[in-house]
Amino acid sequence: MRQNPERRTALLDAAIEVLADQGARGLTFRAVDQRAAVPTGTASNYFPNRDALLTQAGRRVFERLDPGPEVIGESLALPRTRASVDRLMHEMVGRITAFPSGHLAMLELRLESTRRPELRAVLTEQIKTNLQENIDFHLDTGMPGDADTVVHLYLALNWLIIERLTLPDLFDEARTDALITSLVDQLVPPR
Amino acid sequence: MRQNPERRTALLDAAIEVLADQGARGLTFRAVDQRAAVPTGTASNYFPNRDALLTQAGRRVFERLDPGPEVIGESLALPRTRASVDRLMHEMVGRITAFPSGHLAMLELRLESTRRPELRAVLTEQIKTNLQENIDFHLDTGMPGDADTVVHLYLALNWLIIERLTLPDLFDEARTDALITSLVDQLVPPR
DNA sequence: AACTTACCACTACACTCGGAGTGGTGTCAA
DNA sequence: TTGACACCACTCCGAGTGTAGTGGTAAGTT
Repeated sequence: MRQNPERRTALLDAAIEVLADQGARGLTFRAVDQRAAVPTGTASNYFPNRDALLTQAGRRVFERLDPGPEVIGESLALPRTRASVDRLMHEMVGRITAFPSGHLAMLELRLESTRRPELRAVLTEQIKTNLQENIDFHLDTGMPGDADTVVHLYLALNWLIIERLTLPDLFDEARTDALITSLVDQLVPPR
Repeated sequence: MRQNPERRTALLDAAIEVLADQGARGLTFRAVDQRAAVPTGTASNYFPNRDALLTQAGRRVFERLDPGPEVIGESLALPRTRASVDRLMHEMVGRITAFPSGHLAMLELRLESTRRPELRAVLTEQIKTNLQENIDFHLDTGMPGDADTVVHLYLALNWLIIERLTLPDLFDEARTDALITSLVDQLVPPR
């Protein structure tokens, strides 16, 4: 078992790309090696089996999807209004669609977790935490709306992102933006 | 190319099951044969290649997800109130989660369509039509809310279903029901 | 009633490909 | 010198494809 951490994360990032464009079944050691431009057999040396590769890739996606401190900072500077929420939601959707392989890989992992209880446990845990953090952030900063508001936004926006990533011709970009705004209008109280 | 229609749809239904539990990459002629409990090679005789199998499976999912006339009939009998919408949405989510392989297969197909333009075209078309039908139905029957309302519900409920199907421990059944109701309350005007 | 035709279920097989796993060699640094 | 790692090579195996071939059956034909 090799330990070089940069190489390890490089392999995980490659795994995410592979997940996104070949699907969970396409995630093989070979494919990861190739994607990471690393000699055949390397991934074998870093991960004992596919399961480990899968779950570690799952964690890695979350690391990369995490908004940086600068985004947090900006949010704190905004007034506590619905307009700010609107802006934050646009920012979030933009950030996620800018890293499509991350979200697509997540979806693949979700589907794969249907068959792998261990993976499901990891994902459930991560997403539960993530959602709770969002709720806490929202409430702590005093943005308008309650915990349910955040969950409602989470639900609708996630599917909107899926729609954009998988069937881009259904809603074009302008429509997507309009939908985000109208959703926020409906779901978030004015102040 | 064989033509027996019952056998053909039996194969397609088997394909849906395979999609749901092995993923798009797992959809092979062999797997379909096995699932349909039919001799090896049969699927090969009915579909020229995987692409055809995939797109026809996509159409088949829609056929099976279509609410029967009795559901339509019941809807028409309801008063035009938010409470009725609430009831309809519960019914819909229930109907879809009762056929999990259908929805999971759809998701797999969506992901697969990332790599297959032809499949993407088919899905986009189907879903666009489906959504439009829902909007028309909603408006024609005079239920409260406009076209955007329907789209909003579509977005949020779809993700809620995904959540139920892939990570059932995140929101339990009671929470899911509560979320449907609170979403309807937010998104649909009172009358 | 015998014959022909056409379709289909089912079987078998040859061939390819991709992947797993592992042992071995080279290289660099402590 | 030793240990950790990069890199390479080789073998084994299973899964999948496509298709040719066999047998059965039902419907039409004379």
